[in-house]
Amino acid sequence: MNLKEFSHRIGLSPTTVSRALNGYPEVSERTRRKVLESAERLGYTPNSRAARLATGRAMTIGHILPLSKEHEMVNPIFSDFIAGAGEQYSKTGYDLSLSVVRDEDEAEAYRDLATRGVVDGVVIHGPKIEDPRIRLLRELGLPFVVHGRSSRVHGEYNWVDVNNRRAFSRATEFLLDLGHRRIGLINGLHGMDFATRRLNGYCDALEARGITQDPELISSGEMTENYGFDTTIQMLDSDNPPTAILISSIVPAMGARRALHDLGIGLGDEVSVVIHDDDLSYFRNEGDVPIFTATRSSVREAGRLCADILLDTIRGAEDGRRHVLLEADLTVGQSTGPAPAMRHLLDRDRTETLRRPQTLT
Amino acid sequence: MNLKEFSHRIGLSPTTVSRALNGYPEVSERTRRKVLESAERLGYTPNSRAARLATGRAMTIGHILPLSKEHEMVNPIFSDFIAGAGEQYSKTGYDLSLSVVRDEDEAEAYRDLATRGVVDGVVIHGPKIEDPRIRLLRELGLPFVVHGRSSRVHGEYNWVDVNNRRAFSRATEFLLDLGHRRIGLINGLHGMDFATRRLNGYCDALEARGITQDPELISSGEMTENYGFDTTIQMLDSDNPPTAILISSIVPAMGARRALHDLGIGLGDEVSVVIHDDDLSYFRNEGDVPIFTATRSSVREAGRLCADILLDTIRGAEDGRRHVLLEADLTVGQSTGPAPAMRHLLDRDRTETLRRPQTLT
DNA sequence: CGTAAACTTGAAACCGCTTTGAAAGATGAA
DNA sequence: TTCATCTTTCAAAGCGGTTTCAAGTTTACG
Repeated sequence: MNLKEFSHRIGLSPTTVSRALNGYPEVSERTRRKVLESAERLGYTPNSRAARLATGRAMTIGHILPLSKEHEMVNPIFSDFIAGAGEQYSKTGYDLSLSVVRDEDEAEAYRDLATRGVVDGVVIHGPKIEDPRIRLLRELGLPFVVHGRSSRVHGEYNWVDVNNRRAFSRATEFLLDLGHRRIGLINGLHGMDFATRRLNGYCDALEARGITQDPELISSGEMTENYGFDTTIQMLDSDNPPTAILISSIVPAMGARRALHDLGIGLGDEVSVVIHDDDLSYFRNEGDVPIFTATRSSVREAGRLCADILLDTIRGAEDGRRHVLLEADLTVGQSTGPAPAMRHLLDRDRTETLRRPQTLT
Repeated sequence: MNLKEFSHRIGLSPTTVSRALNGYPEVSERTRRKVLESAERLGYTPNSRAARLATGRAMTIGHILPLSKEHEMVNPIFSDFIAGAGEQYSKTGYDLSLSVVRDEDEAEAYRDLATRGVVDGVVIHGPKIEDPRIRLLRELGLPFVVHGRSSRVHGEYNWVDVNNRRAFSRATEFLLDLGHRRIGLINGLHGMDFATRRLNGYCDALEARGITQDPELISSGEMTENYGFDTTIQMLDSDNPPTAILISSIVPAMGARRALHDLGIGLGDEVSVVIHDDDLSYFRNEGDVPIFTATRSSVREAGRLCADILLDTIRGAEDGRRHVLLEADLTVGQSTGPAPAMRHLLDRDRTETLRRPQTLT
């Protein structure tokens, strides 16, 4: 049933019905009640396609899910983020449009969404350093919010980010305080803004203690379980292996755990691990004492915040740009402990000679 | 720029332009080329909102992502499925609309999508036994495809499913052939159709060898890492623990691996594990010899197939219902081995007495 | 009671595209 | 050349809402 028929049936004009249904004040309470009740009874729901054309609003937020070229992989945090954002959209009557595109087609996809007018705003996922999407969206005049930030981009824009630098310097300090001196970093893909900030935090902390970073202890890659495994094996298999490792996500941490197990190295005693925990719903790092010592920040909450900010912007909230910086506090779990007195794990002879610098520092 | 202005500028009527752009045959090649070229040059793109109203087609497929009541969890296979389906949508010019709703609001959400006319069809995720959504969508007259199947639902409908029963009976047989007699099953949530079929397959195989199932060895739950951990501990901590475990997904398998490690039980020698592997992009069970012995079926491929079937249906493909049953073949990995001669893992005395029945069978 | 102000309601234009039905132009047979 | 046929193009009527502007009703108050 369409508006014309419905309004005719209940003896009112389309105008009045539309107003009643959309909560305009120019309609008396009595009439509104009558309309609402009749709509319910006769099963009338306005056609969104028509409403969208008439209002010029798409009532839809776009998310673009790029498939990484390398592994055609979907970011494992994506679904939790979407869950958070989606909740907010539902509450406010917005729909969520998801476009799955290959990495290289991403810019085109944004342009397309904008010109076709199917979204009122978009969320930028996984920003890189100096991310070109920000400029593009500004040009297109499409409201947006970034989940993360983009270094070296000038001007204000909406974003929600974790204080990655602080989190990782904090985690590194924690390990240093435990006596660790060789600390590995299993980080996200090179060029990703968050990975850079985490690296910076890690370097900050090392530098503050006068420790020079070792390229062999720093690795970047797509955060799969296998990546965590391979990198851990590789690091521990070196001449001068780390006694502690920082891992950017719980997914590669699963691989790291497997690697330690395979090598017969004790997690938390022989090698310590600190992860960044996005609080994924199917990977809760919990318990009386969590499995992993972790800097935690719920990516789902980030999704909620992004949605709120973007909707505010779209609905023409006052000022302009807004942003949120979430702090990720460190929770101590079972995966960390004092640095073994430089007992070398794979090559016991060699380590004896290494003990001295360790105790001296 | 809108159609009116664009067509005016290039000296043609809106009708002709629309036809040229939409590939109708009533327009000469020369004109079409001219239109396409001008559109490119002047940057004209038709407004989808208007096109959708005019054609009555939403050019959008709906997916509803329910948040489980228990843990407000997102199904970990969801993002890979979406990636597969989304690829197909992009290719055919369809959009994907994602609604995040609480479990209990799901029916309402389908109804809403249908009456508002924002989608041309929907995908049903995670069907339960006798799933009410199928009936609902039939009533609403909204085309749909089920990822999975629903037992005890009459009549034909579109679906794409894995042969879960066969996969799990096959996996169970494999373990039986290795001499295992006490085989645990860490399954999906009770009531889920796939979980039921897997249970049936498992029971079939046991029964065929005259082994009675033990309720203590069968568990159902939401497939989180922690669920896998807890259940494994619980099973192995019993008087009569299993020597092998079947696990419905790689996510709880991570937890099972952790449990085995914590208990100091060797995976593949002391306890064998077979998983069902959905081939998630961030959890590749690969290598020369895969980590886990597994029945594998790509959920991403299932997403592609679902999309294809649904789009065919929507575009009024001939006959009617279509379905695909995917076989999941068993790949032997490192996580399985011959049953230990009933060496009890936690209670060595007790097991000695158990050895006999084992060798007799 | 009369009139201004405040409420309610409605007619019609509009959103930007698709599509029907008709006309104009091109082609070809008679 | 004429008329029939085919091809190409167009004017106008939708699609189903929203919103402007005007008109009809009440209410308020002198």
